Amino acid sequence: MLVKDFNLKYTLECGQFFRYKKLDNHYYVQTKNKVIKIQQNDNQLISNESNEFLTEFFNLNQNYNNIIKTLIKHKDLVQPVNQFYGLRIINQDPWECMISYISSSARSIPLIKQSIELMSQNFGEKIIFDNKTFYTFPKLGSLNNLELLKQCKLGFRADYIYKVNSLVTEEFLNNLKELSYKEAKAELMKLPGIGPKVADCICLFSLKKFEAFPIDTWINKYLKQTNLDYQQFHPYQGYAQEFIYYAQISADKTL
DNA sequence: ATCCAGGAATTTT
DNA sequence: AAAATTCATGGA
Repeated sequence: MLVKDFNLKYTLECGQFFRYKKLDNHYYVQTKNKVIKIQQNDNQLISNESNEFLTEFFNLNQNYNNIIKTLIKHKDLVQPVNQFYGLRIINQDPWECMISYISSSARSIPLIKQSIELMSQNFGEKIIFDNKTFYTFPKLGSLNNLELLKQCKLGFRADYIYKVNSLVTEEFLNNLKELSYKEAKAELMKLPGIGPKVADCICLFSLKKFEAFPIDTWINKYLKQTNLDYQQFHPYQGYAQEFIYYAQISADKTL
């Protein structure tokens, strides 16, 4: 399908999403029971998935120009936006997003990916796609074995996940989408292992609450240095965060 | 060996 | 209300 204002690499690799692998010249992206094989050549998106699904998953129906216009009103955002133009926020499954970000606390991205992969192997279903083996993300309610969770190298986060798995229902997750950003965040923070930062990630990456602005150690450092008032990017604070965050970790890697 | 990593919960000032 | 401590584990 033809796309504009979209960059697959930036979107997948900016740190918002964990379930993808790059093999040969394309990405294998996993969500729910799907394996999506996908690559981008200029404005062409080539994939085994339907256009409808990709449009929803990558939020391609969002007016990108409006977002960018809002961000570059502040000069600090001009460079990051130019560097990573085409980055979109992925519309993740709320359950997968929740468990992923509970397991993310105080850890680096490779370790987060490893734990998610181990949980999928231990609690998910095996599927063969393209002659390769994949495991689906554990379904809501299935993460009910604490001993097995502890084997997923989650550390103290295993207890949080075990509890959240028994507390959360489909109705709870569906209801979050109906709530305002503030209400949804407050509901999420009632759950063990979910504080302000993780709640914001779930709001932004799976509930389309684009006002959410997750503040981790990187962003916190940046805010202190620049005195940036991120509320000026309303209602796209979340996009501002992603551009700043990606620019920060990229700059760090090149040092 | 020592420290800390995209935090949160608990305890202590 | 803010600041320090603890929580497992892997990696630098």
